[in-house]
Amino acid sequence: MQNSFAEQTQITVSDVFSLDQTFSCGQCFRWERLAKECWRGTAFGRTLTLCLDGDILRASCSSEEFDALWRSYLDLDSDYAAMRRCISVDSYTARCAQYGAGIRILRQDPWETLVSFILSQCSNIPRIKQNITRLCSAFGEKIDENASSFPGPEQIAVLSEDELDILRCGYRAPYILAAARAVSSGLLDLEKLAELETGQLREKLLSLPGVGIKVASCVMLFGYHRLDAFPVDTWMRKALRAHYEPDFDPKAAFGEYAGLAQQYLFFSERENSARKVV
DNA sequence: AGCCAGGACAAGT
DNA sequence: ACTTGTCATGGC
Repeated sequence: MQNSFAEQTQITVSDVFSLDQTFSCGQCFRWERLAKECWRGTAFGRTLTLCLDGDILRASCSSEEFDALWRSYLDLDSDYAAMRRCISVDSYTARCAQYGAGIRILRQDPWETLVSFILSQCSNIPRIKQNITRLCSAFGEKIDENASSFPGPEQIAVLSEDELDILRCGYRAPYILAAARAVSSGLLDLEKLAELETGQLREKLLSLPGVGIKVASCVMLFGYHRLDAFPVDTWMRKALRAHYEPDFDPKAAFGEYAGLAQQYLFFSERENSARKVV
């Protein structure tokens, strides 16, 4: 399969790394599993195939593109072993961190992250993926046979609510439109938000209709790489209820990498609800 | 078949 | 400050 790549780059990764864990831990919606540790996905208007064999990562792109785009996207240069030590403040978190040690917090595009998690509210991952696939194929730019780019705010801002009916995203459609119009009009500059301190960033995101504390936290964590953001959803409530005292304050306990702890707990909770492992 | 989902929001206590 | 009903759709 590797030989069919027009271009290919090979990287040796340090520390534990897993494409399966990274792409199936609920942070992203546009990657599909081709085989064990082999995934194809779309981001930044480009498609990429990644295969991991031991500590050798093969990517279907030039080394220039990999260094310019994907190395950062995959967050390959952060010291996750050190971060895991910081958040392993109790035996349960330590176990989850070890179990999900191959997870990386992707550095995703803020706009795509914002729209994706607006769509995520009161939904489930298969349907979120379906909504996003429809959004991209209807309004994005065609990249190849079976992939389209994620449509930018200006491409969505000109649409009517009726035109978004094909997404089948229900009451979330006006939220998507409002976000697109806020960004494309310049009212909200997503690039500038990256410079804001966490509290101000949160306020800006919360100012959008359809964005509450949970969605804002996901956008901060996955779109702005604010590793202290700690999204609490139904899965997290369940995990916290099962393993911690009612007054447990995760942000205080886990500190600056609370969001990473959240991903480990979320991943374990979801994996184990399907199949008892930890 | 029916419950509820990686919620948000307004309206009611 | 908490609780509740509602929103549109579909996965399981």
